[in-house]
Amino acid sequence: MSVHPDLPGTTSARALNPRQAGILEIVRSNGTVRVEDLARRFDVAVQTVRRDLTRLAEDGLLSRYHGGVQRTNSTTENIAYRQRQALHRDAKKRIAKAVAQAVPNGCSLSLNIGTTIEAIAAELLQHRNLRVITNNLNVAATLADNPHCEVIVAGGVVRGRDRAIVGEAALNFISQFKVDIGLIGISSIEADGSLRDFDYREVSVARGILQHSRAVWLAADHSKFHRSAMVEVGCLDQIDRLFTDQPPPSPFGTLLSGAGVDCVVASGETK
Amino acid sequence: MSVHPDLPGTTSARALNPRQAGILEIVRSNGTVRVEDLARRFDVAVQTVRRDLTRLAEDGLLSRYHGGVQRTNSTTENIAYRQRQALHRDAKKRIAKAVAQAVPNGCSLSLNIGTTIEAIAAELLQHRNLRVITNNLNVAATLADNPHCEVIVAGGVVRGRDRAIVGEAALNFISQFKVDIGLIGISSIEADGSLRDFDYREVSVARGILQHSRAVWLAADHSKFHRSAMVEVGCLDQIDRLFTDQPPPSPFGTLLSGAGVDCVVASGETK
DNA sequence: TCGTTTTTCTTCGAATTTGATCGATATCAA
DNA sequence: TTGATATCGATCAAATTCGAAGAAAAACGA
Repeated sequence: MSVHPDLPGTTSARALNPRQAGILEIVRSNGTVRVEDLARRFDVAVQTVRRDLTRLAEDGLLSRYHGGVQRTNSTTENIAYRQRQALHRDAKKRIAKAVAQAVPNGCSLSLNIGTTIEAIAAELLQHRNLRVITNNLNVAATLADNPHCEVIVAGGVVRGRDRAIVGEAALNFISQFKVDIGLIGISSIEADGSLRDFDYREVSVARGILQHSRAVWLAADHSKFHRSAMVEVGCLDQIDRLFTDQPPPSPFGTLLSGAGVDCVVASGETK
Repeated sequence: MSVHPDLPGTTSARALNPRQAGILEIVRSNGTVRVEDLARRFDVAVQTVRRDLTRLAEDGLLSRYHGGVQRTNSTTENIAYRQRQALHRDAKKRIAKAVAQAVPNGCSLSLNIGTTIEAIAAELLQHRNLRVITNNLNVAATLADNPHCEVIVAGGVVRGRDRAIVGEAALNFISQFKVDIGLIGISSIEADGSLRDFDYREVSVARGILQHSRAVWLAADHSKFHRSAMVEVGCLDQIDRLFTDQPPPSPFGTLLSGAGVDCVVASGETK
C-alpha cells in the first residue's frame, strides 16, 4: 500500500551508489556542505554531484539550498508548514475575524485542521462559554488559553507535520459529539462542487464533523478554488455557510447559490 | 493535469541556507539582534542580511523592527517557549538526561503530566523508533518534531493550566495500550511510601499508566519528598525505578530499598 | 568482439544570489 | 515642529549556481 522511504543501509529497488552514500554520510555529520566541496572531495564534475543531490533530495534524504545541501531535520518539515501559515496570511486573518464575529458565545464547535482554522482559533480567544472539539493540537493549545472555553481534543496518532490527530481513533472520538457548528478547512473546491483534501485519514475526520454538526461552516481562502486534490470530503450541498476572502470566481457563484450556501466574503483592509 | 503554484510538494520555497538558519538560531537564543551585528557576524553586506530577514519575516519565522529583528511569539512558538521555562531548571534537566539515557531505542512509553516529564520529552528528541502515549499536549507537541517517533495522544478535556488531558475519556484511552515503560511525574512522595497528587482527575490517568506498563519509572526532583498532596496515586511498591537529582532524605533511602526501587541520582554537573 | 545501457563530462542559456547606489521613510534630539 | 542621522526597500550589474541537452566514457551482456 504505502511505500516507506528506505532506511540508509537497507537495500531497495534503487540502491545508492557508494558516492551517494558517501555524500549522505558527509551531510549527516557536517550538517551542511557546498556542492563544490563535494565535487572536489569525490573528484568528479560538479554536474555529477548535482545529479546525485537531485536524486537524494527527491527521496527526502537531504534538502538543498542555492550553493549546497543540508541535513533534513524535523525543523525543515516544520518550517515548510510555517511557510504555509504565512501564505495568504492577511486573507486568512480576515476570514478568521469574520468567522469569529459570526460565532455566538455559549455554543459548541468542532474545528478540524488547516492553517485557516488555526487562525480562527486565535480569534476565538475572547469568546465566552464555548465548547470546542478539535483534532488539531495547535488549535487545542491556543484555545486552552481561554479560561472561558472548554477544549476537548480527539485522541489518536499525531501527525508530526502539522500536529493534527488523524486516523480511526480520532474519527470515533469526534463521532461521540453533536455540536452546533462544525468549522472545517479544506484543500480544494472543484468546479463540480466537490470538496477535497490530500490525506484520506484527515478526510475521514472531516466527514465525521460534517455528520455530527447541526450547521457546517467552511473556511477557505481564494487559493482553494479550482485547485485539485485527491480525496473527496463531500460536496457543497452539505455546507451551510462559506467564509472566504474574495468573491468566488465563476462558476462558483451560481454553484453556491444553487446549493443554498450562504457566502460571506471578508474582503477589504483589516489594517 | 495542471500544476498549481502552491500545492504542497510543488512549493517553490527552498530550504533555508546556512546563513538564514544561523540567523534564526541567533534570534531564537538572543531574543533580539540588530541588522548590523548580523552582517558583521556572517561577513556579508547589510543588504544581504536584509534580504534574508525579509524572507524569514514573510515566513513568519521572526518579526522585524526598525534596526533589527526579534523572536516571534506564534502559537506553536508558545508551546516551545513554555517548555523552555521548564527546561531552565537544572535539576529537571539533569533528571531528564538521566532518564533519556536509560530509555532504549525502539520501545514504547507512556508519559503523563508535569514539568519534569516535559523536560524528559525534550531529551527524547534524538531517540529512534519510539512509540509514545501521553495525555500532555506539550509532550505531544515536542515529540511530534521527532520524525522517528510515533506519538499517540489521549482524547478528552484539556485542562488550560498545563495543557493536560484529564478525565475519564483520557483514562479509557490510555487503558487500551500496554507499554514497556510508564514514566510518571508526581506531586508528592510521603514518608509512608504513598505517592500523591492534587487533582483527582489526573490521578486516575496516572493510575491507568501504573496498571498498563510493564515497568514504571518515577521522575521526581528533591522538592517532592516530604511534600503532601491530597489524592493517592499509589505507593512505592509499584515503582521500578526512581530518577531524582539528590540523594533521597531519610527515611526514604531505606524505604526505597525496602520497596525494591532502583534509585538513580542525577547529581552534580551534566558535562 | 560488438551493440546496448548506464554513467560521467562539457557546454550554454537561464535563474539565483550578492553587493552597491539612491531616494524614501523612520527615529530621535533640540 | 524641524533637522540630523540611520535604516529601509527598490533597482541594477557582476558573479555564481543551476538545469538541460548532447558528446564521451565506462560498464554490461551476449
